[in-house]
Amino acid sequence: MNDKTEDRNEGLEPRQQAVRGVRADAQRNINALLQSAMTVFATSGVDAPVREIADNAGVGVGTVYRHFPLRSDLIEAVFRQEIDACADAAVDLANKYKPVEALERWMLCYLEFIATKRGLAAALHSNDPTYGTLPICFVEELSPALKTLIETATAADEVSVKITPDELLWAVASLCTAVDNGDIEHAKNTVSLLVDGLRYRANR
Amino acid sequence: MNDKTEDRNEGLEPRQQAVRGVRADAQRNINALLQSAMTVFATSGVDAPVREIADNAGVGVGTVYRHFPLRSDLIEAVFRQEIDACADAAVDLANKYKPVEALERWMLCYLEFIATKRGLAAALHSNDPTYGTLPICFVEELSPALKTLIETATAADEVSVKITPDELLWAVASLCTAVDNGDIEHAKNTVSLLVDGLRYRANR
DNA sequence: ACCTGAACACCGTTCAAGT
DNA sequence: ACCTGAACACCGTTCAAGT
Repeated sequence: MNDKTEDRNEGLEPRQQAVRGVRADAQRNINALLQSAMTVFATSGVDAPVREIADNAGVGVGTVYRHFPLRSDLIEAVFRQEIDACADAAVDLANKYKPVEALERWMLCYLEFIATKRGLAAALHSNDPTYGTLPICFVEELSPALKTLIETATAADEVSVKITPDELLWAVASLCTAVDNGDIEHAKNTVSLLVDGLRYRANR
Repeated sequence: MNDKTEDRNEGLEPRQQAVRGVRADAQRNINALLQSAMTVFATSGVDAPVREIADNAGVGVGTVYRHFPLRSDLIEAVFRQEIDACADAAVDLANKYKPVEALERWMLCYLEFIATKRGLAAALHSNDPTYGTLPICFVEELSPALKTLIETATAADEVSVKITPDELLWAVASLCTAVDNGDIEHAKNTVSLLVDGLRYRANR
């Protein structure tokens, strides 16, 4: 049916990725690494030692660096689906709720996503070059989704203060840095307060 | 004039601290370390290598740990004066401006303080036990000052949403974690937006 | 092509030896 | 009492040797 045999990779586990032209053993290692990273990130945070991830996957450390030169590459791959889901949620919310409410709900959704991954918020703000591409990846994918929400709310006169999607993404991610220790409810309240700030200026 | 000879320690440099009953050479090392840490923190951030601080002060690493067992002890000592100044600013602002404005200005002042110390915001949210006492120190000193500002604004009906000083301190410090990379103006705008959120709810 | 893991660099922290 | 710095543990990253 399909003349390209390389991409016959149906039946993979959810979070596994198929790459063209890689040897079968390499593909197995990639999958094992993604599986391992997912578990290790959940237990030890996204800043877990590379050796822990390698051991857990049953491969040498060099293999980790071969397939994922930057730690951000691994993080990105592990959470790609969730990032996508987050972007998709924007259109769903826009259909179900009135503009500001959709905006607020989306920001809380984004907060939930980041806040439940230990170390992710910190990684997003790290200067370490090994995390370098991570903010770009997140922002590039989510910024357009959020932009639409903001523009809709602005058009409906429910928000009038000029604010960029990037600023809001950044604010939410920042507020998540503290969640590891404290309560996620605090962060949610603060985000709601922020949205109220947007509403308030619209009214004066 | 004074029968206690130990506390005749006038003429010290600004940021130096005098401790009772320490040997003269130890006191010299403490002062050198504070001076060194101040410089190194400014250039390399508060997470700079201990060896760098020790070398810069001309002492061995062991001496750092002797006088400042936790890194937070060193950070606390270096910034004590600025923390005090921040607390004092609360009463000055309360005298000069109307309640909400004083509150907003104080938060921006606190933001400025944290945001201009590289790594400090991250340290405040770190789980590392070596930073353990740091948040407590900051919150214990600043929480009462902020509490007064909030209560005054609430009494004047300029703010009605229930919010604790700790939540606001936490929010500001969180927003600073991203400042190392980006613009401090973003953070300031967000804080203003937050205060607007407090105002808005007061009006409905 | 790909894998392994020893090796190196770097950093935090301790503690035996010295004054 | 206090200081020094070698020593140890731990972690990131590379690369020679092997398949």
